[in-house]
Amino acid sequence: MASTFSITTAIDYTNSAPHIGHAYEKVLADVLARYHRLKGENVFFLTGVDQHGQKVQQSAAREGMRPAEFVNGVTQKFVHLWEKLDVQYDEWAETVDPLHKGVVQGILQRLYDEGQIYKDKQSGYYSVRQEQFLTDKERGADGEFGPEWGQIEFREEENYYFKLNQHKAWLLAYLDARTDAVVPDFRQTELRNAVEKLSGDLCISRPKARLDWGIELPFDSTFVTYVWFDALTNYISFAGYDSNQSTFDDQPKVFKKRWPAVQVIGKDILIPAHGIYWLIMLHAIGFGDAEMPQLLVHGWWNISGAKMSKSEGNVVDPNGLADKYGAEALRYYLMSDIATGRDADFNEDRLIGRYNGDLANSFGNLLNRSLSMSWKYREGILHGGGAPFRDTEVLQARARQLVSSYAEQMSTFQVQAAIDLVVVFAVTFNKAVEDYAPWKLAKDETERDNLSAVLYHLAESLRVIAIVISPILPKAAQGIFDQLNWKMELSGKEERFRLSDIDSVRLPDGHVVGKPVPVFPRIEIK
RNA sequence: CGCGGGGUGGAGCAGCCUGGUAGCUCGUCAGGCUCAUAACCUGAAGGCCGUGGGUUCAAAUCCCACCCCCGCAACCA
Repeated sequence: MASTFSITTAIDYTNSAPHIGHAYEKVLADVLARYHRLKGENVFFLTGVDQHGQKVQQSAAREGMRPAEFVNGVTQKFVHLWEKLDVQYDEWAETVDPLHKGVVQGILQRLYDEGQIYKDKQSGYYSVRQEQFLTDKERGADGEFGPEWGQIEFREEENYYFKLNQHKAWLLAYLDARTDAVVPDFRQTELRNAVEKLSGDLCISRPKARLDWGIELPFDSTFVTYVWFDALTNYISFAGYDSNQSTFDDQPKVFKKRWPAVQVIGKDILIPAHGIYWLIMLHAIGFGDAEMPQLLVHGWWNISGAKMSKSEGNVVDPNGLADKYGAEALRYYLMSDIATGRDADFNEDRLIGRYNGDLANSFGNLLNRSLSMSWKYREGILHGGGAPFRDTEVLQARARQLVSSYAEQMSTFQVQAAIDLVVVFAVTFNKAVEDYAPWKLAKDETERDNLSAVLYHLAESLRVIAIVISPILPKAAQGIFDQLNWKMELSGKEERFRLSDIDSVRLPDGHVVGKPVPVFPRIEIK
């Protein structure tokens, strides 16, 4: 069992620039990774890019570039976006990496030696334009191949195949035994149904004459391996997997710590890629059921109810949004306005509404009014050790309650639900301000201790909010801590936040808070 | 045909697995407060939880049937 919380994302294809969906997936993984760091766990977060293949080769040719050169350019776009969005990964996967190639070839050689890979001849109708063999699925209602396939010719081609089908029974048994192999559960049902229908083996090669931008088969240099063994393998090759060791137990310690992982993927690549091919590949190279990754399948951001697609020209650019509203606003929207596993509609007005309503009005205003009153009535000094306050226990219990519910939601990947809890927490403290009415207490000298206590608990609520919101809004959380003037020695560092501190490390008596400055200035709609 | 998802007050959603006063955000209307980022708080209006059956003392929640919407070629999370 992994002693590290390990999380991966799909690696993005370096054929075109990142869109909002890429950003969503990486931010989701980043938030989950940060949450586990917040709990004090070791975390290994792997993401990266898939750089080989036909489309890249074609796009590069179109631009008059070498594939390696072309791929570098697009890769940089992804790297810069993750930097901009504060996606903090521990390892970066690039499939052109020689280390990765070595692992891929090691695995292929081993499976070949074990007789799990064989050569066969395929013949059938081939689309020259799409550069692929066509099956009956591609036939239209009239039984003919449509014009979208261009010129069709009959072709014979030799390729290598992986004996996928012989592992079908195992996969079914595995899915039956482990109910949370795939999250959400309806995706597991979908996968189970698809596995039932599985037949045939998996073509894993392309002749170099057709495709040479890939990893050469170790046992036949006239072929490269097709996407499956190339791309999927990144999850282990960049986590320290050693293809020379045939059992999981013999793997390097570092790898065993990092595996199995939670693998965040989109709903489009569950079937067949991850749910079938990947799990079977792992099984075939000796991973046991307990070493199977958990697949976390997220939904899509649609545009006005329609699927986002390049051909529709309705692709949303995360870079522009981050520039316009800030990375934190974008992260917050992507995490708060979609239920993990479901689809949602992307809407810029909702982004603004979420930001203004939750961040500016609830969190921001609470911070601002609390600090403002501390300065106005107590010269910024907190009094935590004064006379007993009647509601201390109640207010502190709220924070404990928040953390336990929050942890429950985060551990089941329900980031949106966790965020809602934090918002509700802020709302209850905004209500508390009204109930205690510090401005009234300030006018009554006999309420002196009570006013001090109220101001103290308000500052405390903000400390709590900063901690729990830090996985989603790392920068803003730092901003709140800075304004509370809290733990300056760790300023800017993630270790500044610990979930366990919530009920144990409180703001000390006599602590002086900072001056209030809006952390979330409202977005004014022009 | 088949495989999934969805149908909950004006909008967007949660709840459904583990039946028991229908909840959240936004919006609307009325009021309050003044510490605060024209922010905050209170109250109200508004839903026969797609339709029809069934199980049950009790169903948004379980079962059956039906209707409507979306996805399942490619780009692609």
